[in-house]
Amino acid sequence: MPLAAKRRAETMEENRLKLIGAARKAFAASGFAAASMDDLTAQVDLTRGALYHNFGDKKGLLAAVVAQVDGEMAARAHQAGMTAATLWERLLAEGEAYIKMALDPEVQRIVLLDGPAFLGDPSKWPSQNACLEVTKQAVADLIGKGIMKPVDIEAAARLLSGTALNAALWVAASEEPHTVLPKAIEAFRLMAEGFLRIEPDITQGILTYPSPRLPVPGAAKLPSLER
Amino acid sequence: MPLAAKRRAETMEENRLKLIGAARKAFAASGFAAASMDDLTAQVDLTRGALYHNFGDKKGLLAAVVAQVDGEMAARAHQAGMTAATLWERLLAEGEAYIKMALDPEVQRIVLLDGPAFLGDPSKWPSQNACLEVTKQAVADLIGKGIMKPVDIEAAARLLSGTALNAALWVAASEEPHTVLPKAIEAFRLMAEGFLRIEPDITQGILTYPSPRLPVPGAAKLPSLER
DNA sequence: ATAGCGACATACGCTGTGTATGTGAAAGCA
DNA sequence: TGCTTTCACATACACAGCGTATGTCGCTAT
Repeated sequence: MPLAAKRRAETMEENRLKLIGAARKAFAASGFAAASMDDLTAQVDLTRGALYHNFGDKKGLLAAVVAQVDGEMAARAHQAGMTAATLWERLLAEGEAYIKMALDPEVQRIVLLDGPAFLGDPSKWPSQNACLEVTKQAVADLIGKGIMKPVDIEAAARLLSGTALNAALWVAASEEPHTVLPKAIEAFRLMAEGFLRIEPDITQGILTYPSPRLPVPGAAKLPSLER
Repeated sequence: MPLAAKRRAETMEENRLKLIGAARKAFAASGFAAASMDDLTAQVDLTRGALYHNFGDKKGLLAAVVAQVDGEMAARAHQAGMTAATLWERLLAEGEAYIKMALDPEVQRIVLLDGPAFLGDPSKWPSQNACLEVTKQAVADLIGKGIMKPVDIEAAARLLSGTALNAALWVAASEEPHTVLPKAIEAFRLMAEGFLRIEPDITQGILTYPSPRLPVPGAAKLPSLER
């Protein structure tokens, strides 16, 4: 009985995931507007019937996809932050992680372009924008410790993550992303330092370990994003 | 002959402008994807025939609209910058102008959301993104004078204008935009100050006139945006 | 064992885009 | 001025895609 009961809900969840997976690929490839639901569902041997039953409508599917990708991004950013030696470097590492993640076409099209355009402002997404929560946490810690100027947490977090993601859009659209990426990261770092209470070069001696950038122990694998 | 000859091209330009005007309203109201070309054209007593003849396809019309709005934004930002007492305050004034402009639903939906989603990265727009050019100019001046750290001009300009527009998206989506706006402007100012070579409070004495914010001579009228 | 429910498929209508063709008025030429 | 040509735009058509209403089969519960 429990086995049968599980089998039922199990295959349903399976189908949900199959649809979301197919949608990720289709949305990233063609954009949300151009993606055909018929093609989408056929690719995983289902029909639009399954889709409308599970997600309500096309935008519902987009919301589900966005939530998944956003969650993965937040996890990755958090992970990147964990490896930093200081709180401040944690914020920078998270920002840098955002920038690099947004080079992924899936993240770009789905979360940065189509998401806001079709679902509205990220802060009102059903996924609660886990991404932003991570940054908010880091900012709150930094303000609490007096490292950052006492600005509005929401404002700082929004602008920081927004700036990082915006930087990535620029990098990805540029001709040689590889040469532009470091410039974007550097500019982001400088802008972030605007929130510091004291000059960053002084900061170096006080807030960070004087040792050179320590090689970070094997960046543990996280949910896909590069599968 | 010249009168007749003018009459011909004249009405065509007239129709182009009527279509662009109707599109601005429709795109701002429903979003690019949901806007119907039939409705659009009917509102100015034309048909889709005129539209496809003038703009090629739906995206062509969007591009034309974006170019127009972007141009108006650039003019406004430039105007806002002219009133500043110092080069540095000029940059801040332009950024603040971007933030305030982006509160306009037309700017938001068309230039910030649908534009990037359907036309790709702003830097590759046919309009050349006049908006960004203004910021680049200000940044270049500031670096030239040694006020800003010698960062990549393109990077700084992209992140600054991107941050400003992103801040506006947040403000507009918030519950009480009026209380959030100053927070956004303040956070933007701080981040911009990250590009300064010296501390901003020191800057106050050196780079700006000590006099209080001088009242600016009647902000000359610029192309619509608020009609 | 059977009635009920639920997950998904099938079938239909409608809206909207893009294109191919038609038309009337301005423009060129004598 | 009278004719032809051109061109801006309208009309007509083909087709794809979304959403919904209805059908069906298998699981679940009593």
